[in-house]
Amino acid sequence: MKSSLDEDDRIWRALGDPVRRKMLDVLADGPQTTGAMVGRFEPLCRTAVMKHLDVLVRARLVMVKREGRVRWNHFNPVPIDRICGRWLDAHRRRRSAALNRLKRVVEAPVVGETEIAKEKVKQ
Amino acid sequence: MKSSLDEDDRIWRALGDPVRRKMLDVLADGPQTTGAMVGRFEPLCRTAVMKHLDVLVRARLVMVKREGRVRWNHFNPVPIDRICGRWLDAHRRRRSAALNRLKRVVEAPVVGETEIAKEKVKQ
DNA sequence: TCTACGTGTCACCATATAGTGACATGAAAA
DNA sequence: TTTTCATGTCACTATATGGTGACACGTAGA
Repeated sequence: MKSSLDEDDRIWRALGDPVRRKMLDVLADGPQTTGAMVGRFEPLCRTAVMKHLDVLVRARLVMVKREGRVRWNHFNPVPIDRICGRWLDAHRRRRSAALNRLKRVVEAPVVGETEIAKEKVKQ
Repeated sequence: MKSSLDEDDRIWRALGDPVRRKMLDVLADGPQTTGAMVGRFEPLCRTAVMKHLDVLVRARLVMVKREGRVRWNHFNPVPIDRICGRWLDAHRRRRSAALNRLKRVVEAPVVGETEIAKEKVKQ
């Protein structure tokens, strides 16, 4: 089912940005109006905050309820649970084998990351 | 500790790309040489595959072991477990409250996503 | 030795994304 | 009604990212 994969993709990509993860942390403590979110995420401008919220809405990580001219943003924990659960389940069986292989490898010095990788890790 | 946050950030961002998630799936079944990975991810060019691998190495999701002129890429499941576990733990307490609030909201029609969101969800 | 091959790196392009200011809309309050 | 305010949308810029081809390097094998 392609739409489901796209849905997962939207969720992962939404979680890829630290600002959006912080937004979910805030919303997890309780729903917030868009204006309140703007206030919490200075110095970002309102449009930037709304774009991030839109990405979260597209991923169904945030549900919107309008009340007059105010918009309430609600955190929806279901997609995260699904994603994390699916990933952990998928790797649970392979995890021990992978760890054993890794242990054997790590005993020998693990080097050979590309220069790009070394450099960026330093920063 | 800032470095830890940066580390988490690298992990989330690495997982944000579907190609890289697929790569982890492949590597979870067993280590692969870079060349073998290139073969598995056609029609991507070698450089693209190596860039993705570099991102995964930076996030410590892939460990590298060199053997002569061959490079073996090993999947490291630890960071994913840590990340997913932390999120699930952090949200576990708030989850039930958030779900209850959501249920109340969802009873009323949930509308009001921006046009951008509606449009992109359609696609 | 010389050759072939796997890998590392560089320069470059196209697109996606984060961010901003300005303007439009619609509901609440004066 | 008029004004105010929260929100929605648009046009635009700058940077990050994914992707490619070409070249360099070092090791294994002929």
